[in-house]
Amino acid sequence: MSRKRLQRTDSGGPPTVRTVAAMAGVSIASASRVLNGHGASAETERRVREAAASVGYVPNAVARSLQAQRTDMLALAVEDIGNPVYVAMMRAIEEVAADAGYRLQVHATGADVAGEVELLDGLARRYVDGLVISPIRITDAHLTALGRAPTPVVVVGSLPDDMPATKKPIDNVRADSHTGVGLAIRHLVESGRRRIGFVNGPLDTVPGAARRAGYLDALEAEGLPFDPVLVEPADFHYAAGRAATRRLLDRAEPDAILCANDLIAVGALHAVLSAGKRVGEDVALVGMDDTDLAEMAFPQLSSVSLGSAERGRLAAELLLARLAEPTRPAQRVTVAPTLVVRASSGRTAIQEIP
Amino acid sequence: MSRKRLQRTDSGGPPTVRTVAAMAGVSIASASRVLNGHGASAETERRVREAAASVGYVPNAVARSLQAQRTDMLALAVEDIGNPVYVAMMRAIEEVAADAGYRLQVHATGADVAGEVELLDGLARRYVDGLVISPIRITDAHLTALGRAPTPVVVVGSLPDDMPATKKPIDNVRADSHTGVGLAIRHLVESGRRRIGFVNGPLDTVPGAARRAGYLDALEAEGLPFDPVLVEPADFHYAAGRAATRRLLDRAEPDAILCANDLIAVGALHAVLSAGKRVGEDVALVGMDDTDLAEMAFPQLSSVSLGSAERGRLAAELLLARLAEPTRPAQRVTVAPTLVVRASSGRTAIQEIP
DNA sequence: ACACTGTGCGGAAACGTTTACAGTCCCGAA
DNA sequence: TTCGGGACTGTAAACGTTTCCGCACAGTGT
Repeated sequence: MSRKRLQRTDSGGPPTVRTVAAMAGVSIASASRVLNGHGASAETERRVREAAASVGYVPNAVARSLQAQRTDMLALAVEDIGNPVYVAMMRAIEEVAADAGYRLQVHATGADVAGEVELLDGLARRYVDGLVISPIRITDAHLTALGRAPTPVVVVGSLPDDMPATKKPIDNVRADSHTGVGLAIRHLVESGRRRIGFVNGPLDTVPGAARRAGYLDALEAEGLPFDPVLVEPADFHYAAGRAATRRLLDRAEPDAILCANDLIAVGALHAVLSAGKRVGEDVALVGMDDTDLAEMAFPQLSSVSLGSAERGRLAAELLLARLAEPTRPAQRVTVAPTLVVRASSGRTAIQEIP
Repeated sequence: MSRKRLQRTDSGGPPTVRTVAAMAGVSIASASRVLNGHGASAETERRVREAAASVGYVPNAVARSLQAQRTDMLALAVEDIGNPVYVAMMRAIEEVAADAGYRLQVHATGADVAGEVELLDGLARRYVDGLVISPIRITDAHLTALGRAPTPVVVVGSLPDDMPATKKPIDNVRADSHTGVGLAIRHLVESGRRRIGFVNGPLDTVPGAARRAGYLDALEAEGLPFDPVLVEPADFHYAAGRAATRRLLDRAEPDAILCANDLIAVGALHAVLSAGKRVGEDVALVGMDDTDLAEMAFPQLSSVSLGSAERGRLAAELLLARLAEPTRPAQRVTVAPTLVVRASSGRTAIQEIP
């Protein structure tokens, strides 16, 4: 005989639905139906369940995914999964995802544009059902890659208003750094500060640019002159923040410093203390992001909360909603900033535990 | 005709290898071979590549996984993916995994035993190729679940020495809290401290128990008496650490406090300062884990590094090695602790940036 | 007695790959 | 001329599910 039609026997390896079916003396279809809770006669049900239990059957998720065309997995891509802001975001996303029965995959992009684009294009491999990405810079390459992504993507961070007339709706969660900076500046001004320094991150990043614009506008709103000598560039990390602040202190005589994130602010705090000045008195300090660091610093750090956890939660929920209803119109939600005043710009040396 | 043998046409959806093959006028086998770099004639190669490019073909990873019986994905399960210790670990693991072409999936277990066991059993679903898990408590349920896990698992944290004669080798990466505590105590004693308090985490956790044992043994080694009044239980978080330290200060007169992790230590730092005492002079403070927090605290915090990042890196490497060679003998590696002395137990108020 | 409906079941297709196997073709050697 | 072998190619099986469809059978109403 030319056709050697060999009966699939699945000896060896882990039990499959076919093992269970054979043992129960029913067809694969029936076994599958029972296992998925679709109808079957009481007798069939009993035999299949018994067989499944006796061999310790566990369905293969990959095979199921192939058939169902979904993986029940989401991905998160951020520059650095160790940055407290992203940690807060990730934690919120993981929680929402897990509650909805999704697993979360994380990617550290290192702010590499090519890598981020590659990741977006990789979605076509269909290994995840959707992605939350928070690029620190958003380039045209991102936009076109977003446009061709075959899978829902939620962008955390500000997408340009003039998204290229896109077939695909991209949900967007944004912080409002601009307003947040305004809150901080007003607070400082109301506390009697006039020479308000600003240690920012790189201007070519989304948050860096937004925060600078916020600083300029807030000064104007408060009727303060803009003095370039009070502005010091850095990047978003501790060491850079500390070095930049030292330069700033040497050069100008700020009575307050706004820092573009908490890592910078902690660096600034150390620089100010090293210079022999009193934080909160000689120099008021305000950070941004209100990460755990702000509470743990000493003196505790005033900080503008941009709602990282909240943004993560929203991003995850938007993603799930879109998976449930792919054609809904693109959402854009903005999380309102709040100012948390602590000792670094206030009176009490340390706050009591509530 | 009864057999309506309908030719698979794959219209609609994303292009598959079959689309490419049809367009190139070759069989799907040839198309697949070209795309995977196995041999083909120059002409076939050209046509397939052209077809693939023209339809923008991207292979489906799920289907590939089903066939290859591997997903190129690893998982990490820790109690809280926001805890700085685990963040450092996760970052290291993600890096090693990514470099090896694996993706990383994260799970927050909330220290729930049932959840952790469920996760271990879930490995039978074959959705990941391997798992790194760091249970904060290790129960018998864990051990049996580990034994039946069909997929390699690396445990970060101390497995019992008498692992049940198991068919399956479990690799194990451990910190050496015991020695680490010893380093801290010796350092404090050498600095002239005698009444060394201890704020620990829960005793029924692996690290809590190890650190307590280390404390007792270190006192003995240094010839100091054990005074229960100097020991205060807490859990591994900031608020608990702060509250516990306040109680300790009210009750005893410690001239130094060892804290079971950095979160507790920062709480202790705030409690000491609130009590109007000088950290590093009236009371020396040492934390554990040497997370970023230690450097960012003020005064900067001495801390015993237990090598979280290093443990993560090792765990990932062990996992990859086992995937490459499933039958190798079980490895057990221990990371040596180091003490990082900073201002909270030393002289300089703040360390210069190197 | 007959048509009709509904329930349960099994065969087989489908998801998209990779690869074992067997066949075709061509070329050079005997 | 024939044969062996190498290089390519295509058919089909396999990975493990879910589900469509047709069939058998029992029960109900006329």
